Amino acid sequence: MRSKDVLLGLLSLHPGASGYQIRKIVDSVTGFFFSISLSQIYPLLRELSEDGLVTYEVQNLVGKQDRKVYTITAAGRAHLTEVLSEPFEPEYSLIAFRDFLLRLNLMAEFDNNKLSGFLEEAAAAFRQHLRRAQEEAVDASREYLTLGGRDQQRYLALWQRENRYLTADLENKIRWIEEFRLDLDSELGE
Amino acid sequence: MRSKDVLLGLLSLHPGASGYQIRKIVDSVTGFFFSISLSQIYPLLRELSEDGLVTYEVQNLVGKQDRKVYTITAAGRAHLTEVLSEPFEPEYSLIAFRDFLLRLNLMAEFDNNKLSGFLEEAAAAFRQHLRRAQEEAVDASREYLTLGGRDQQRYLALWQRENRYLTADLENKIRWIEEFRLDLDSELGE
DNA sequence: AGTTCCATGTAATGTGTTACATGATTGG
DNA sequence: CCAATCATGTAACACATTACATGGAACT
Repeated sequence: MRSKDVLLGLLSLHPGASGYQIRKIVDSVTGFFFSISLSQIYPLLRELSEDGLVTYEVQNLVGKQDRKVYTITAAGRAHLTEVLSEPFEPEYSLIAFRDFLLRLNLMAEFDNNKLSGFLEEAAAAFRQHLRRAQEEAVDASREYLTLGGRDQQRYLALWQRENRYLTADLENKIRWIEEFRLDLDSELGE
Repeated sequence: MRSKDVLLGLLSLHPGASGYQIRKIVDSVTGFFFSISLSQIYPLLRELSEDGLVTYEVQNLVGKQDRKVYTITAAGRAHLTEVLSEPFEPEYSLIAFRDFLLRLNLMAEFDNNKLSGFLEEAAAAFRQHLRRAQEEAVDASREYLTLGGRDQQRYLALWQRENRYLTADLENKIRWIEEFRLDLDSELGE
């Protein structure tokens, strides 16, 4: 997900926020898996308004500098829905889960049905990652030894240990997603 | 860790590799937590040789295009050791663990003592992350409701569920690091 | 005959960080 | 009085991706 779309999503959840406020929200709420600096926020907000996805209003605060507060437009909402409805096809990477969490975070407005679909899609993607990690665990050991290199045994032992973590981690992720999916209706009312 | 230093580390583990071969190694071995494209590799290798950290030799292969094979120099080894010995101070972020895995992967040449020190340092860092995540779980719920915004309850439920995952995940990571540290001597001989 | 692999690189573009620039208000 | 917070923005730099460019060998 592009930062621009994330900002749009945050504005959808927090209408009437300024650039400065957006950063505060990011720092306190999504900071662990998504961060952005002010010098990136301001140009992106300008672009969003140029694209007609948001509008802004200048607030003249007494004794303070003017503040621009942004609101998502109908076009913005349509665009956001489109982006969040795109198929979730994460590349084979540790940070794929970061994208998943970020996207899920912005989907609060979606109904449980759509949320469930997204979770199912994500679980499928990570199951595929798991299969690949397991395959690589088998043949990369062989492969590595043929490539040669210093400290082969040590490196291989390290790599295998890391790989065992990564597969267990993927299993955890998949389990979490599936459990969340089952708990959706009881935890997120209606 | 900068990509340039990662390449240096990979050349240390795989002496006599070419740019193309480096990519193959990255794809098959570190791909899940570190990836790099060829158009980034070639300029970086040139820089490394300009810095005197690696040397290269041109191999004239019959019927094939020349191949440049790179070898780390003494200066390169010194630099690598320096970089890998720097204190591990990851920022509060989901991808901090990626940096940890990457660095650990390149430390195969270090002895168990140094490895153990690094693992301890990393565990401490992630324990700090865990404390912070737990604190935020408590007061971000409050804070969020004051910020206002649409679909508050839904968003909050989502956020809390994600936060529970993140803290459990950090606990897993810390446990894995500590277990690995205990198993070091039995698993990575001498 | 066409695609993939080997092998090297440059150019253009996109994205993100750090530094710079300004200025009032609030709290210690 | 000094630091932090609020508030907006630009400029320079660093880093990464995608597209472009070339060409032989091997496989299908």
